[in-house]
Amino acid sequence: MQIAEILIERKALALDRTFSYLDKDDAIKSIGVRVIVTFNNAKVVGYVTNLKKTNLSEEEINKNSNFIMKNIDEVIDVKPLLSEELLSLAYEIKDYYVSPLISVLQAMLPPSLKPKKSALKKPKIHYATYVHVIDKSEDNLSAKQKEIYRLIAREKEIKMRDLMNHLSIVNTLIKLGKIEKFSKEELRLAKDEIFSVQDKPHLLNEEQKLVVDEFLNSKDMTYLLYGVTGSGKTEVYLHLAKYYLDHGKSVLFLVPEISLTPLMVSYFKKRFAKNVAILHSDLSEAEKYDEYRHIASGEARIVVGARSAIFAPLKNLGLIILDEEHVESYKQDSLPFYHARDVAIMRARRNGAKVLLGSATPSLESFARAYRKVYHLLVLKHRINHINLPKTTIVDSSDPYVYDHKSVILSKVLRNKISQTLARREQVILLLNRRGFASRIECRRCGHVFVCPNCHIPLVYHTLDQMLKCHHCGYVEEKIDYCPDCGYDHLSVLGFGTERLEEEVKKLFPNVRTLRLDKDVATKRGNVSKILKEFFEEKADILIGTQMVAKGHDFAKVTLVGVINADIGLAFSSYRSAESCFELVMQAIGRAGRSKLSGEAVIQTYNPNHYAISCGARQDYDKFYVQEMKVRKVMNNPPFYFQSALYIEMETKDDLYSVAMKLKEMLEEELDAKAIVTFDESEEPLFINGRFRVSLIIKYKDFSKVKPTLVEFLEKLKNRRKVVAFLDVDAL
DNA sequence: AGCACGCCGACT
DNA sequence: GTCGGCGTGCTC
Repeated sequence: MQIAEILIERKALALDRTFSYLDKDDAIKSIGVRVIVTFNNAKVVGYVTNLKKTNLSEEEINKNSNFIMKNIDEVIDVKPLLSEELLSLAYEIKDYYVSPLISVLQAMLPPSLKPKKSALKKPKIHYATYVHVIDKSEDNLSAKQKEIYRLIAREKEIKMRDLMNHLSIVNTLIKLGKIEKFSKEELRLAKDEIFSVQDKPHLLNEEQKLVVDEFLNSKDMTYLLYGVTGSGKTEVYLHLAKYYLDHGKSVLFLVPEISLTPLMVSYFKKRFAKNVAILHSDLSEAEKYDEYRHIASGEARIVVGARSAIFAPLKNLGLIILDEEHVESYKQDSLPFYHARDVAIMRARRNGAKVLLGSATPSLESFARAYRKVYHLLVLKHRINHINLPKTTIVDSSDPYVYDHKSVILSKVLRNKISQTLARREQVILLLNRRGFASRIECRRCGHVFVCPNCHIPLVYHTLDQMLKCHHCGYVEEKIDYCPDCGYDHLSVLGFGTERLEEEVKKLFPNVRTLRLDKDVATKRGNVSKILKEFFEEKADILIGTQMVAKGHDFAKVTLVGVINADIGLAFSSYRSAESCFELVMQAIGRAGRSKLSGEAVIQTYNPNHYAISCGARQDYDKFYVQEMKVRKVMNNPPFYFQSALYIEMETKDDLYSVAMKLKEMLEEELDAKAIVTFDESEEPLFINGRFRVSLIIKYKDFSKVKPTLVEFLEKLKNRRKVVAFLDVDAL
């Protein structure tokens, strides 16, 4: 008999401890496996963290404790789910992010292996039937039979599926006892759209060579590769990956949104073939499961994936690359709120590996760290082959003369340039960072605006399904043609999104072939890479989309990029709004003129003089950095202060503000000037998973000084009803 | 996080 | 006299 310490699947801080269960007949073979247990009258999945053998009887055990220990119901796994390295990493993450351990374990594992009830309908291991030789003698075989027999002998084993043309001969050979069938596990590995990319390594130019050498010859752990758009960061990554693989190490390569970079995947697949495993959200659960086993088995030694791939079970990790290091999606926006960059550094430290962060627009936090030599800075200043950066025109949208009666969306300048580009048979990307058709619908008589009942922000009209949608919480309602307040049947359709832009482009350029790429068309699996591939193969002239079109693509024929509303991000109240706006403009412009053809960009904006726009248009990161750092300094924002958020959630918003206010005061008192706590009462609460959320922002210089107070504070709140509080360490 | 129990108001 | 709302205790 043994006693198992078990973590319960519920991710609440109140349950962030183990519960003891009996394993009467020693069914659990090892820690790190999942079990089903009865917990407070419910069947739940648990994760075994500890096992101890005992000679005591059940009665004796129960006599010695103040509760009746239950027996486990079922054991799910045979082998532990996590390696020792990943398990100890889980404890480090739990500790740093003040999160329930079970939430970390759930974040680390692919859907079908997660320790939670909903994961149990896991995909089965897939078996294929093979044949192999069992009788070494070829006696009594006809020539035809010998031919097949020798083929099988030569190949050692062949899939039955591949022998279908010779089925009767194979069956005869089986009957004769020469060969036999057997089953073998088969991986359903993802088949991506493979782009026709060159598979031979390019020669590195001088600058790239220097960067590679400096990386390999330095002793530092974390590096920031700051390379302008089109400077050939990818080739540097590929060279370094090869170097590490050749030296017996494995490589982890993270990209923000892998479905947006099928081209990158193609490069890696072509160059490293079966050594590559791909992990991302667009895979089916069966595919994820198989890719995961492919990595765990040690066959795949290089993993390309999005945020959660940072937990890929690679052994002998030598190099972790984070491409587009600045992108916010590296931060998980739910428990345990980890940032892949920081987890990468934790993992590298455990493995003696190196981390390479790459970006054309590094986050200010990372650049500041590089500046202070916390990260080792590497620079690529020039575009490959010294192609010029695109010539950029800023259009002031507040000037009525830039538009005419033909369009209120596309300025005259942009329209002319589109015509010229199309005439040269080159391609155009248009970026409009808002989905849907119209951004609000308003009654012409009483001014009623259709808003989300939860979030109180205007609902966006989508023509595709004739629905009004909240882009915040996902609420939808059917579009009606009259005002629900006054009954008037003339409604104004105001503002515009990508759907409307596409319609307008088709109207203005009747024969043009357009493609649209935004979250709405990306819902179908595989759609994104299909659209990108079509555009890559020049089956369309204009690609219209949200920020998705600005992310690291490399289309040789694109020579014009238009940003329709560059300032949309500036309105957000995040401390990163200027930075996001700058990044968007920089990255968008960087899509133009990446080959021999020179590029151009048009930026339409209501804030032509804002430094985020003007620096972005001039591709001047350094100037932006200096300006923005001044703002961050006076606002006490990162990187001058660290900040975390304490989220406070309630089911109704009635006394949410007063509760938040009270908690703010309590927290302030307990922190005793070790941190600044702010609460923005003008902010509308967010509606997330059926609860309303506000956040207290906590700014501090030294996390280790404030963390004990925060942990204690959460401890006090964890058994409160009605109010749910949790911490987002290093909140963005 | 979520089950069960217990207390109160509203109904047949 | 009973159904069912939600506040509270507690989970091996």
